Amino acid sequence: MNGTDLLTIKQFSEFTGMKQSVLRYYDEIGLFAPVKRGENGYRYYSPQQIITVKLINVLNDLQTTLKEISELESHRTPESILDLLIRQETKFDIEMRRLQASYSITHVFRGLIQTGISANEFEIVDTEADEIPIILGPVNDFAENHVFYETFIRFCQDAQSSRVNPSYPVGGYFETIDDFVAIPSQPTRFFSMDPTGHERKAAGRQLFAYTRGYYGEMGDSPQRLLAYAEEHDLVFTGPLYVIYVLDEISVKDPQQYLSQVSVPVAPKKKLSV
Amino acid sequence: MNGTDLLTIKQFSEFTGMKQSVLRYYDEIGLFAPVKRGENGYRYYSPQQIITVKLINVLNDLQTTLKEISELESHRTPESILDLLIRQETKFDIEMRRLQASYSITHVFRGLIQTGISANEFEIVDTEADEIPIILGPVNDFAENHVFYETFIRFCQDAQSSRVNPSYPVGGYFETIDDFVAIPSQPTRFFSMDPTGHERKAAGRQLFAYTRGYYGEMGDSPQRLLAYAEEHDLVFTGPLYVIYVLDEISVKDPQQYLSQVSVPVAPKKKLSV
DNA sequence: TTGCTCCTCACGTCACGTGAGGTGGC
DNA sequence: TTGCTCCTCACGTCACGTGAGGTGGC
Repeated sequence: MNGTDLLTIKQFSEFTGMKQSVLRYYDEIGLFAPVKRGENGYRYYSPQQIITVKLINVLNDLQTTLKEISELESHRTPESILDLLIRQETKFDIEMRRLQASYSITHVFRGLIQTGISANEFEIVDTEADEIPIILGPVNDFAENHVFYETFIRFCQDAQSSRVNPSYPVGGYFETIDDFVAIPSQPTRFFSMDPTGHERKAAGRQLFAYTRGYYGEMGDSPQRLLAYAEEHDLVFTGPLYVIYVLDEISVKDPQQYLSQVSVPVAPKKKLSV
Repeated sequence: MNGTDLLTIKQFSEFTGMKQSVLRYYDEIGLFAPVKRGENGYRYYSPQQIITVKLINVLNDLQTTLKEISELESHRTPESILDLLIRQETKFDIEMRRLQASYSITHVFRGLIQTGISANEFEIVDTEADEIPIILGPVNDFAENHVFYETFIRFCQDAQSSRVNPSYPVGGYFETIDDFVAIPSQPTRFFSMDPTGHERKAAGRQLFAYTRGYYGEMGDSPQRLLAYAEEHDLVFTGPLYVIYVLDEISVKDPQQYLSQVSVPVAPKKKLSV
């Protein structure tokens, strides 16, 4: 074993991809020291240490503090390290699930915004739509001046107690279009656009209407929907959904929020009698 | 909209799972402020903000600094947020792959240590073994006093240039058992226990021998293997692999490192002539 | 002498955590 | 009065990053 077998901090840094400052810091806190120090104080690392430090990186990845790692290293036994690795594997499992969930959250928001950007605000869109998984909240109680907010809070509370995370966009659900036309700001229920939900917004032919404005301001959407149905001999065949495709997430001015109303329709049957 | 529609910091903290100190900090740096302040300075949050702050958490997850998030929030447009979300999705992809890789690193180390803990040091184990994916390094050059270390370094360099990450345990490969018996500390090649490798340590009947001692110290393993084969009328049918099931990762005293030697065997054929 | 690498030491930073000391409504 | 929640302010901390100023081998 002579000098040429060992790596300078620069070489070691290049092999491992770790910054020199990190290596010096790990040395300083006693987590990971070079095998040798030159008379001039230079740090020299052995090639085997590449694998050791890589494992430290792996452990450091998941909420294991450097302190914990160095404590474990300082009185390590095969059993204690094995235990650590097994715990680490379950941490990876949990983290993968969490990432998956985060991914689907961004994905849902992305879908909404894309819809919002390409939406035609002034026309009714009449098209086939896919089904969407959702979670329906309880029936809202707007009696005694219970306002939007309070029922919304209750929805969130309910979602929490039922182990549903209220991270996904929330929309309004109206049992019938008549409920919507009557009071567009008071949905029968709220629903969460949670893709793991077991309920479904049904697929099929639907009318879509868009309106600019703050939460609950539906503009002339109700009238436009009714007018379109009348004009094209359509009847409404199911519940109506309101979602905000552009909201405070992506827009600063509340007047520019964009809501989407969708409701299933079918051709009106000629009277057979 | 009256006071009861809004949430105190405690309530908001419970809904979102975020600590009060974090909420105050986000307010302080201008990232995320409550919708209202009481005359006494109390913070009041609206229920909608639950979803906003959840999205901030999601963005914050992956190397997006709070500064970047607040800059983006302060002049957000649907297009810029959409762009951010799309970039975030690719970040998730990369992170998932990284996690998967980390998982498999811990898994390989875990397997080694488990083998090491339950290994019988004093007996030859004669059993069927599964195949193991590996990456073989180039043929080592021990001429001109090229020592273990230098060839090991070259293996790492080669691994890097061939886009293989040298994070997995490395072992020694001997073309024949004769090479091993001759100089047990000079493997023909090194190999990495990379589970994504396209080469294979073959499955089949194998002899396993274990030895305590520092890297390259093989003790009487060679003799024990030869004796066992002789005694049971076996011939060696393939290359020999040396791995350290217990090394500096899990053991402090180098004298307690545990190496595993494995080599395929078959019954000696009776001469048919 | 010039460039290159290495060193230590001190200070900065990012995203919080943790009291200390005080207010305000039931 | 007693708890309870809320506030600000100051300081600590974890895992580094960033110079400044100096050394040492070709």
